[in-house]
Amino acid sequence: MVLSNNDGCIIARSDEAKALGFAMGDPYHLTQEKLTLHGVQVFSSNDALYGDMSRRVMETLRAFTPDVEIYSIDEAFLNLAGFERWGLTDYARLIRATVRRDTGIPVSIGIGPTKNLAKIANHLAKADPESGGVYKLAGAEVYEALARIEIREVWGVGPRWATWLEAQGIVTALDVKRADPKAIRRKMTVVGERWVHELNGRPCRPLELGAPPRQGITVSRSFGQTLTALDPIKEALVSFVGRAGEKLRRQGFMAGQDLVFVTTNRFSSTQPFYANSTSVRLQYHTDFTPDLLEAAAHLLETLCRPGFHYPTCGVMLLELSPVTRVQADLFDTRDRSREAWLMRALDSLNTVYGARTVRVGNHGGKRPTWAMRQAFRSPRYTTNWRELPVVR
DNA sequence: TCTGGGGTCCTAGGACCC
DNA sequence: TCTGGGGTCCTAGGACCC
Repeated sequence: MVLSNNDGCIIARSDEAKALGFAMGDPYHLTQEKLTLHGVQVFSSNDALYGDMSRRVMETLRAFTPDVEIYSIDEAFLNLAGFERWGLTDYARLIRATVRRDTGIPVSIGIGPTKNLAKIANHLAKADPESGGVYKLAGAEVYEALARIEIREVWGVGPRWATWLEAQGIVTALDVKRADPKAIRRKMTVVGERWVHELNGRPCRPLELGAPPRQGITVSRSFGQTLTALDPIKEALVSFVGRAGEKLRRQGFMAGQDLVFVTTNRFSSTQPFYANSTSVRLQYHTDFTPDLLEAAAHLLETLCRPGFHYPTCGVMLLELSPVTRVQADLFDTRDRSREAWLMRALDSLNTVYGARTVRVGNHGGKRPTWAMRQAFRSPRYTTNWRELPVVR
């Protein structure tokens, strides 16, 4: 099984772990006895490795059609219109075998006329060992297949809507297909209406080629231990803002708004839950870390109430604007080009010599008090020279 | 009995995704 | 002692514009 950041929750399970009854989101610290009993292997999350392997898989997919939408770290939608003469199922098997050969990653592929139907087909491909990892949803089979799918398993329906739908007698995906779109819309808005249409083979979710412009960049972490004093929290925030600035520049944006949030432990029985955020509109759009930092540090001071214990804080950069489209300010007297050079130097050094070699801020080299727990991390095989796999 | 018609922007809250 | 982190979309209501 794989744990969330800070070794908090269970977020991924092998089939064997699922069979033993471990659930998505179970707190790790409450399951330890059972883990030991069954000899379950546990890994801390390893974003560097997963992100790099994801990139390799996506690149492999692009060789098969130009129309690839990267939907998440482990999912993509491919437009296979025009490939029918190859036989879509055969073509999908070729894609699957190639991804396996070139990256070592096993994937399953669902084929359907809409995204929602393709997701269901994929679900069936995973569930049915006979399918060989590929399932095409077509013809009269659709009815039988949809009748086997409970709405709780369907993409786009969370626990709230599922409970409501079940109360209406809508229990399977087939019930949804037959439901009145307008009636669904009254409860589930246009999102639900589109869902009904999609299950009927009428596409409402176009393929998103080219990433849509980002709305915001967030960096937040739970600390390895609960913090009370302002200084170590600020130290953590300095580091988060530094990371947020890197993301911002890498993606070619400047931010117009800086938001900081803190929360206390919402599961605590000994102290009240306190969560708050505050934001400030920056004088100029900027990607200059010291500016982002100054604003964030000031915001933090107004947020943290004394006496509370904080396990989490974070920063969000909002009102993103592409660097090339930022409006200059007539009364801005600072030399922005020198600041840009400084950030470029910082980012290059960190690229060449490793993340956080050069940092803005004043925290030392020692392992900080807020460092994330990651007790069982696998090696970063493909992104760190010191952790390369050894063949012999 | 009767008070226009066409918009935008912002925020909070609620739902969802992996 | 310990319960993740990163996102998106939609709606209603209130305020404003000419």
